[in-house]
Amino acid sequence: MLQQTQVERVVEYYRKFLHTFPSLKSLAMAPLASVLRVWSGLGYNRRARNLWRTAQMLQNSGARIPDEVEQLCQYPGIGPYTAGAIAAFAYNKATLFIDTNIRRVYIYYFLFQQKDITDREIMYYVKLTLDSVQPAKWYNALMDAGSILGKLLPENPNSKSRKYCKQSSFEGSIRQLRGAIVRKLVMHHSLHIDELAHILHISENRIQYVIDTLQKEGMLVCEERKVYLGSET
DNA sequence: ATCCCGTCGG
DNA sequence: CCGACCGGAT
Repeated sequence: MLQQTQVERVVEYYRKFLHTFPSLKSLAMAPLASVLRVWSGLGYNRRARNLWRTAQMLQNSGARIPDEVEQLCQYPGIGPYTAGAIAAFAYNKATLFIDTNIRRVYIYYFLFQQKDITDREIMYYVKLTLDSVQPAKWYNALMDAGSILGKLLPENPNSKSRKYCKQSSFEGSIRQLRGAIVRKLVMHHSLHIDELAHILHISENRIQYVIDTLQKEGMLVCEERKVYLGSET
Protein backbone atom coordinates (compact mmCIF):
# COMPACT_ATOMS: atom_id res chain seq x y z
CA MET A 1 0.00 0.00 0.00
CA LEU A 2 2.87 2.31 0.72
CA GLN A 3 4.30 1.92 -2.79
CA GLN A 4 3.88 5.36 -4.35
CA THR A 5 1.37 6.37 -1.68
CA GLN A 6 1.81 8.49 1.45
CA VAL A 7 1.07 7.07 4.90
CA GLU A 8 -1.80 9.49 5.57
CA ARG A 9 -3.66 8.18 2.55
CA VAL A 10 -2.96 4.54 3.39
CA VAL A 11 -3.87 4.23 7.09
CA GLU A 12 -7.65 3.99 6.71
CA TYR A 13 -7.39 1.48 3.84
CA TYR A 14 -4.85 -0.51 5.83
CA ARG A 15 -7.19 -0.82 8.81
CA LYS A 16 -10.12 -1.79 6.63
CA PHE A 17 -8.08 -4.25 4.60
CA LEU A 18 -6.71 -6.08 7.64
CA HIS A 19 -10.17 -6.14 9.20
CA THR A 20 -11.58 -7.78 6.07
CA PHE A 21 -8.61 -10.08 5.47
CA PRO A 22 -7.05 -10.71 8.90
CA SER A 23 -4.83 -13.54 7.67
CA LEU A 24 -2.81 -14.54 4.64
CA LYS A 25 -5.14 -17.49 4.25
CA SER A 26 -8.31 -15.39 4.20
CA LEU A 27 -6.76 -13.16 1.55
CA ALA A 28 -5.69 -16.14 -0.55
CA MET A 29 -9.16 -17.71 -0.32
CA ALA A 30 -11.05 -14.55 -1.26
CA PRO A 31 -12.14 -13.85 -4.84
CA LEU A 32 -10.17 -11.04 -6.46
CA ALA A 33 -13.37 -9.01 -6.81
CA SER A 34 -13.77 -8.70 -3.04
CA VAL A 35 -10.12 -7.75 -2.66
CA LEU A 36 -10.50 -4.99 -5.24
CA ARG A 37 -13.70 -3.91 -3.51
CA VAL A 38 -11.75 -3.09 -0.35
CA TRP A 39 -8.78 -1.65 -2.24
CA SER A 40 -10.61 0.53 -4.76
CA GLY A 41 -10.06 4.23 -4.15
CA LEU A 42 -6.52 3.80 -2.89
CA GLY A 43 -5.11 3.69 -6.41
CA TYR A 44 -2.85 1.40 -8.44
CA ASN A 45 -5.29 -1.52 -8.33
CA ARG A 46 -2.69 -3.91 -9.67
CA ARG A 47 -1.02 -3.72 -6.24
CA ALA A 48 -4.14 -5.41 -4.84
CA ARG A 49 -3.98 -8.13 -7.48
CA ASN A 50 -0.26 -8.63 -6.83
CA LEU A 51 -0.76 -8.87 -3.06
CA TRP A 52 -3.60 -11.35 -3.56
CA ARG A 53 -1.46 -13.45 -5.89
CA THR A 54 1.42 -13.38 -3.45
CA ALA A 55 -0.89 -14.59 -0.68
CA GLN A 56 -2.03 -17.45 -2.92
CA MET A 57 1.54 -18.41 -3.86
CA LEU A 58 2.57 -18.48 -0.20
CA GLN A 59 -0.54 -20.45 0.73
CA ASN A 60 -0.05 -23.01 -2.05
CA SER A 61 3.59 -23.61 -1.27
CA GLY A 62 3.04 -23.55 2.47
CA ALA A 63 5.92 -21.09 2.71
CA ARG A 64 6.36 -18.48 5.37
CA ILE A 65 6.95 -14.89 4.23
CA PRO A 66 10.70 -14.98 3.46
CA ASP A 67 13.23 -12.88 5.34
CA GLU A 68 15.66 -12.79 2.39
CA VAL A 69 15.52 -9.95 -0.15
CA GLU A 70 16.30 -12.33 -2.99
CA GLN A 71 13.37 -14.62 -2.17
CA LEU A 72 10.97 -11.76 -1.44
CA CYS A 73 11.64 -10.34 -4.92
CA GLN A 74 10.24 -13.52 -6.49
CA TYR A 75 6.71 -12.49 -5.54
CA PRO A 76 4.64 -10.21 -7.78
CA GLY A 77 4.66 -6.56 -6.78
CA ILE A 78 7.67 -6.94 -4.53
CA GLY A 79 10.72 -5.11 -5.88
CA PRO A 80 14.00 -3.97 -4.30
CA TYR A 81 12.45 -1.40 -2.00
CA THR A 82 9.56 -3.52 -0.70
CA ALA A 83 11.76 -6.59 -0.26
CA GLY A 84 14.32 -4.61 1.72
CA ALA A 85 11.62 -2.92 3.79
CA ILE A 86 9.86 -6.19 4.67
CA ALA A 87 13.13 -7.82 5.73
CA ALA A 88 14.12 -4.76 7.78
CA PHE A 89 10.78 -3.96 9.41
CA ALA A 90 9.32 -7.43 9.87
CA TYR A 91 12.53 -9.34 10.61
CA ASN A 92 14.87 -6.56 11.74
CA LYS A 93 17.42 -7.54 9.10
CA ALA A 94 20.18 -5.11 8.09
CA THR A 95 19.13 -4.78 4.44
CA LEU A 96 19.96 -1.87 2.14
CA PHE A 97 17.12 -0.08 0.34
CA ILE A 98 16.04 3.35 -0.82
CA ASP A 99 12.65 4.97 -1.03
CA THR A 100 11.79 8.58 -1.76
CA ASN A 101 12.07 9.72 1.87
CA ILE A 102 15.35 7.96 2.45
CA ARG A 103 16.62 9.43 -0.81
CA ARG A 104 15.64 12.91 0.32
CA VAL A 105 17.56 12.60 3.61
CA TYR A 106 20.82 11.52 1.94
CA ILE A 107 20.65 14.06 -0.85
CA TYR A 108 19.96 16.81 1.68
CA TYR A 109 22.77 15.89 4.06
CA PHE A 110 25.43 14.44 1.77
CA LEU A 111 24.83 15.33 -1.89
CA PHE A 112 23.13 18.69 -1.86
CA GLN A 113 25.47 20.50 -4.24
CA GLN A 114 25.41 17.72 -6.84
CA LYS A 115 22.88 17.00 -9.57
CA ASP A 116 21.77 13.98 -11.62
CA ILE A 117 22.37 11.85 -8.54
CA THR A 118 22.01 8.09 -8.95
CA ASP A 119 20.66 5.66 -6.37
CA ARG A 120 24.02 3.94 -6.56
CA GLU A 121 25.67 7.04 -5.08
CA ILE A 122 22.99 7.28 -2.41
CA MET A 123 23.36 3.61 -1.55
CA TYR A 124 26.98 4.24 -0.60
CA TYR A 125 25.82 6.50 2.22
CA VAL A 126 22.93 4.24 3.18
CA LYS A 127 25.43 1.43 3.71
CA LEU A 128 27.87 3.71 5.51
CA THR A 129 25.34 4.98 8.03
CA LEU A 130 23.16 1.90 8.57
CA ASP A 131 22.49 0.91 12.16
CA SER A 132 22.97 -2.84 11.80
CA VAL A 133 21.90 -3.50 15.40
CA GLN A 134 18.49 -1.85 15.10
CA PRO A 135 17.78 -1.61 11.35
CA ALA A 136 13.99 -1.47 11.75
CA LYS A 137 14.19 1.42 14.19
CA TRP A 138 16.80 3.16 12.04
CA TYR A 139 14.83 2.95 8.81
CA ASN A 140 11.69 4.03 10.62
CA ALA A 141 13.44 7.15 11.82
CA LEU A 142 15.06 7.73 8.44
CA MET A 143 11.77 7.58 6.57
CA ASP A 144 10.03 9.84 9.07
CA ALA A 145 12.91 12.30 8.81
CA GLY A 146 12.63 12.31 5.02
CA SER A 147 8.90 12.86 5.17
CA ILE A 148 9.25 15.78 7.58
CA LEU A 149 12.08 17.22 5.49
CA GLY A 150 9.84 17.08 2.44
CA LYS A 151 7.13 19.09 4.15
CA LEU A 152 9.62 21.52 5.66
CA LEU A 153 11.82 22.44 2.71
CA PRO A 154 10.70 24.90 0.05
CA GLU A 155 12.43 22.83 -2.68
CA ASN A 156 12.40 19.06 -2.91
CA PRO A 157 15.99 17.74 -2.71
CA ASN A 158 14.87 14.76 -4.80
CA SER A 159 14.64 17.00 -7.84
CA LYS A 160 18.42 16.47 -8.01
CA SER A 161 17.91 12.73 -8.35
CA ARG A 162 18.24 11.02 -11.72
CA LYS A 163 14.94 9.28 -11.06
CA TYR A 164 13.09 12.56 -10.76
CA CYS A 165 10.88 13.41 -13.72
CA LYS A 166 7.49 14.97 -14.30
CA GLN A 167 4.60 12.81 -15.35
CA SER A 168 1.95 12.98 -18.02
CA SER A 169 -1.37 14.53 -17.08
CA PHE A 170 -4.05 12.46 -15.41
CA GLU A 171 -7.16 14.16 -16.81
CA GLY A 172 -8.49 12.26 -19.79
CA SER A 173 -5.81 9.58 -19.50
CA ILE A 174 -6.20 5.83 -19.87
CA ARG A 175 -5.36 5.24 -16.23
CA GLN A 176 -8.11 7.60 -15.11
CA LEU A 177 -10.52 5.50 -17.17
CA ARG A 178 -9.17 2.23 -15.77
CA GLY A 179 -9.77 3.46 -12.22
CA ALA A 180 -13.29 4.61 -13.12
CA ILE A 181 -14.15 1.23 -14.65
CA VAL A 182 -12.96 -0.70 -11.59
CA ARG A 183 -14.93 1.69 -9.33
CA LYS A 184 -18.12 1.14 -11.33
CA LEU A 185 -17.61 -2.61 -11.20
CA VAL A 186 -17.08 -2.47 -7.45
CA MET A 187 -20.57 -0.96 -7.18
CA HIS A 188 -22.42 -3.07 -9.74
CA HIS A 189 -20.73 -6.52 -9.78
CA SER A 190 -21.32 -6.78 -13.55
CA LEU A 191 -22.09 -4.33 -16.34
CA HIS A 192 -22.75 -4.46 -20.04
CA ILE A 193 -19.90 -2.89 -21.97
CA ASP A 194 -22.25 -0.54 -23.85
CA GLU A 195 -23.77 0.61 -20.57
CA LEU A 196 -20.29 1.22 -19.16
CA ALA A 197 -19.31 3.28 -22.20
CA HIS A 198 -22.49 5.32 -21.81
CA ILE A 199 -22.00 5.98 -18.08
CA LEU A 200 -18.37 7.04 -18.58
CA HIS A 201 -19.10 9.12 -21.69
CA ILE A 202 -16.58 7.41 -23.94
CA SER A 203 -16.61 5.74 -27.35
CA GLU A 204 -17.06 2.01 -28.01
CA ASN A 205 -13.58 1.70 -29.44
CA ARG A 206 -11.89 3.42 -26.55
CA ILE A 207 -13.62 1.40 -23.84
CA GLN A 208 -13.00 -1.82 -25.74
CA TYR A 209 -9.30 -1.05 -25.75
CA VAL A 210 -9.19 -0.27 -22.03
CA ILE A 211 -11.25 -3.36 -21.15
CA ASP A 212 -8.82 -5.47 -23.18
CA THR A 213 -5.81 -4.19 -21.27
CA LEU A 214 -7.54 -4.73 -17.92
CA GLN A 215 -8.59 -8.23 -18.95
CA LYS A 216 -5.08 -9.12 -20.05
CA GLU A 217 -3.84 -8.17 -16.58
CA GLY A 218 -6.49 -10.32 -14.93
CA MET A 219 -8.29 -7.40 -13.31
CA LEU A 220 -11.60 -8.30 -14.93
CA VAL A 221 -13.34 -10.72 -17.27
CA CYS A 222 -15.39 -9.82 -20.35
CA GLU A 223 -17.84 -12.43 -21.63
CA GLU A 224 -20.56 -11.81 -24.24
CA ARG A 225 -20.01 -8.06 -23.86
CA LYS A 226 -20.64 -8.22 -20.12
CA VAL A 227 -17.85 -7.18 -17.77
CA TYR A 228 -17.10 -8.80 -14.38
CA LEU A 229 -14.61 -7.75 -11.74
CA GLY A 230 -11.80 -10.21 -11.04
CA SER A 231 -12.58 -13.68 -12.33
CA GLU A 232 -16.23 -13.82 -11.23
CA THR A 233 -18.64 -14.85 -13.95
C1' DA B 1 -2.43 22.00 -13.97
C1' DT B 2 1.29 19.79 -11.08
C1' DC B 3 3.14 17.07 -7.35
C1' DC B 4 3.48 12.87 -4.83
C1' DC B 5 6.68 8.37 -5.65
C1' DG B 6 7.91 1.70 -6.72
C1' DT B 7 7.16 -2.09 -9.95
C1' DC B 8 6.94 -4.11 -14.26
C1' DG B 9 6.50 -4.92 -19.16
C1' DG B 10 8.06 -3.72 -23.54
C1' DC C 1 16.21 2.04 -19.72
C1' DC C 2 11.53 4.34 -20.70
C1' DG C 3 6.69 4.92 -19.82
C1' DA C 4 2.33 3.32 -17.77
C1' DC C 5 -0.07 2.78 -13.63
C1' DC C 6 -4.28 5.66 -9.28
C1' DG C 7 -6.29 9.38 -6.81
C1' DG C 8 -6.07 13.09 -3.37
C1' DA C 9 -3.76 17.49 -2.17
C1' DT C 10 -2.22 21.85 -3.59
